[in-house]
Formats: sequence, C-alpha cells, structure tokens
Amino acid sequence: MTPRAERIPAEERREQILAAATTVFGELGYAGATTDRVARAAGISQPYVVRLFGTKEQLFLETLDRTLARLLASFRAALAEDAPGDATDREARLGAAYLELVEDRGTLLTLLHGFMMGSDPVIGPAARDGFLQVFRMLRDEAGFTPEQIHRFLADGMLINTLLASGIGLAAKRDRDAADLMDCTFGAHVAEVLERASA
Amino acid sequence: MTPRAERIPAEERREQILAAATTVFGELGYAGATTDRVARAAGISQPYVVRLFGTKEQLFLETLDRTLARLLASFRAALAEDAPGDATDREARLGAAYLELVEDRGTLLTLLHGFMMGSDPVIGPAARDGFLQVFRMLRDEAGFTPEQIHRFLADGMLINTLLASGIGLAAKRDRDAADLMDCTFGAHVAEVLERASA
DNA sequence: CCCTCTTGTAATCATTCGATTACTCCATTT
DNA sequence: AAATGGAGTAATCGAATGATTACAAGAGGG
Repeated sequence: MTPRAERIPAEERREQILAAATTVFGELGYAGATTDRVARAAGISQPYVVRLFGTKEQLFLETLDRTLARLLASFRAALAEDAPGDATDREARLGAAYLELVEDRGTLLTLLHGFMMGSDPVIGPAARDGFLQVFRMLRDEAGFTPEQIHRFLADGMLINTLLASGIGLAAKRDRDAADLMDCTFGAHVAEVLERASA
Repeated sequence: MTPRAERIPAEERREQILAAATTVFGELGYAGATTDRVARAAGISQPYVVRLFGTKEQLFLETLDRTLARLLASFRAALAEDAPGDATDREARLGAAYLELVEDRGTLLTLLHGFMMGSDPVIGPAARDGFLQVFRMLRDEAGFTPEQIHRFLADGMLINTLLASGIGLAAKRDRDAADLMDCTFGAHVAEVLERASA
C-alpha cells in the first residue's frame, strides 16, 4: 500500500525509533512495552521496527545504550564546565545535571527499568555493566568520595522511583504526597519532579 | 485427573499462592510474570490460581498489599522494641529492620516493581498509596525529621535497585562491583546484599 | 448410600504479540 | 526505458498467555 510515513534514511529512522522506544520502555518497562507501541510512537509500522532492530530484545539493548550514553555525556558536560575544581562544587553541578535529565522522563525511567531486569540473562548483565560505568565515572572522573558516591546514587534512585511512581500527579490533590516530595528534596526539586510527572 | 496437589483449605492455599507470587513478581515484575509461573511455584495448576484470585491484576494487587503489610509490620515491630526513645536510635533500628527484609528478596522487589507501575490506571494508584503509607509511618510513628525521611527512603531505594540489578553476583568476579557495594554501604550492608543476590 | 460442597485439574478458547513473508512505491543508475 | 535497490507496509503466522468450561475426586451429612 501507499506508505504513509515519509521516506527517510534508515539511519535517521533508527534514531527516531530509539527516541520513541525510550519513551515507551520508560513508561511500560521491557516486558510491558510492545514493538507495536514503539512503532506507533515513531509513526511507522510494527514490522519495520523489527526489521531495523532484529528483535525487541536488541531494540531494548540499543535503547539502554543510548540512554546510558546520554546520562554519561550530560555528566561529563557538567564536569567540563570551567569552574573551580572543588569536589563539593562538582557534586552540585552533577546534581543539577541529573535534575535536567528528569525533564526527559524516558531517559531515566528506561535506565531504571533496565536495572530492574537483573534476572534476565541478556539484559541483566548489560544493565549491570551500565551501572558500573556510572559508578566508575563518579569515582574516577568526578573524583567523588565513597560517601559522595553513596549520597549521589541514593538520591538519584529515590528521584527515579518517585518519578516512576507518578507521585507528582497525586501531589496536586494529596497533601501528604506534596509533603513527601517537599520533605525529601526541598521545594525546588519537588517542583521539577511534579512538572515531569504531568 | 487425579489431583497431584494435596487438598488444602482455600484460605491456606491462597496464602501459599501469595508467597509464591511475591517471589515471581519480585523477580520478573508484573508484566514479565505469568500466572503459570506463579502456579508452578505454588505447586498447583494455573487455572486454580486464576480461580482463587479472579485476575492476574487482582493477584498482583493482593501480593502488593501483603508485601506492604509485611514492611510496615516489620518497621512497627522495630519501633516497639523497648529502648530509649532517641530519634537517632529509632533510625538505626528501622535501618536494621530494612536490612532483615532484604533477606526475603521478593518482598522488597515486589514493592519496587509496584512503584514502577505508576502509569497503570489500577496498579499505579495502589502503589502510590502504599508509598504514602510508608511515608506517613516514618513521619508520624517514627517521628523522623524531613532529612531523616529523605535519607532513609533514598538509601532504601538504592538498596532495592542494587538488589534488583543482581549486582551482588557480579561482585564476586568484578572488582568494581564489589567496590561499589562496599563504597555505597560499607562492608556490612554490602555483605548482606551479596548474600541476598545469590 | 446418595447428595452436595469444596478442592483441584485437563482441555481449550480468544487474544496478543513478536516475527516472517511478500509485496508496493519511488529514486537513481545505466 | 529498463533495471536496481532502498524504504516501507499489509497480511499473516506461530507461540505464549490469561481466562473459561467442564469435569474428577474426596469428605461429610442425612
């Protein structure tokens, strides 16, 4: 039949699909997402997604790689800003970089869904390796102390979880939910989280 | 055909199924788990699981309730120990209670998988409500300060994520993985995590 | 002894989903 | 103008899965 989608170079189309997949996998997880939903989000047909990536598993792996690369790139950019080399200052800059990533819900949620798949024989190792890349970055490139690493990762995971649970939506009606977000991160971060949940 | 499974009162059988479901959902998540795997883990047939719980969704909701109840009960028991009422001391006792829960991988992982389902119209609200119950407990019953709540939840989520990712397995072979666990939680907690991942 | 209720299964159904196949359309080349 | 190859889809297939149905087997009561 007449192709509805514009004809676009395969390389560019792959990138569109990966962007769509980041959103869909972030929202529904690996098992919950379907190749058809990714295809619709990318504006093309389901078989084409499969043809360009081989399998759903491979699509997820490439999506995971892409989100991890974005995370690391964002951190490295924050570290590269010309600023005093103080460790506390670097911590603040990385924190700000993380908060900017929250704006693109899909990136952080896809990463988190990857971490949750530890028992998968293929995705599990890939996700663990990604986690370790982040760890090494904080240790070797950011020069964080163990305690700084601990705090940074813990705060990140809490943000991820609150984001994934969609508690920002509840915060508009539920007083306790709003309290929780203010309480755990202060008004500024809470506002970012709430905005991203909408 | 001759029933292989022993005849057991329905109420008791439900509890067995919920225990099995906690393990299976914790490992595979809601979408990734099948009613058949839960049934096999409980030693009965798949249709019987469906009959006793109606739908897979309902089974997950009840499993979630059960895990949340266990978490809260464990915390309340820790708070009830006769000991000086100091807030820092309560924090330590709740932390120890949490670490004990890690031993039963399924409980914490099922909760975490529930939190990840924020976009589900039925499970999402239930999971958010569960999160808020924990929050209110820390605030009202444990008397935690906002900063204490923040730290406690953040550490919990990091533990959950490391547990889910199965990084304890990698720690045996990968030096960085072992470093990560030691680094973020100190040798004691790292050992618990490693044991629970096996 | 029969009746009935509870516990449980085998068989099967309908749907969903990932994947495959065979095709169309269009641009470029020769 | 015919040939080639890349971009894309419709149709369909097979496996998996949640759910339904119909049935079996034992326990207890009258």
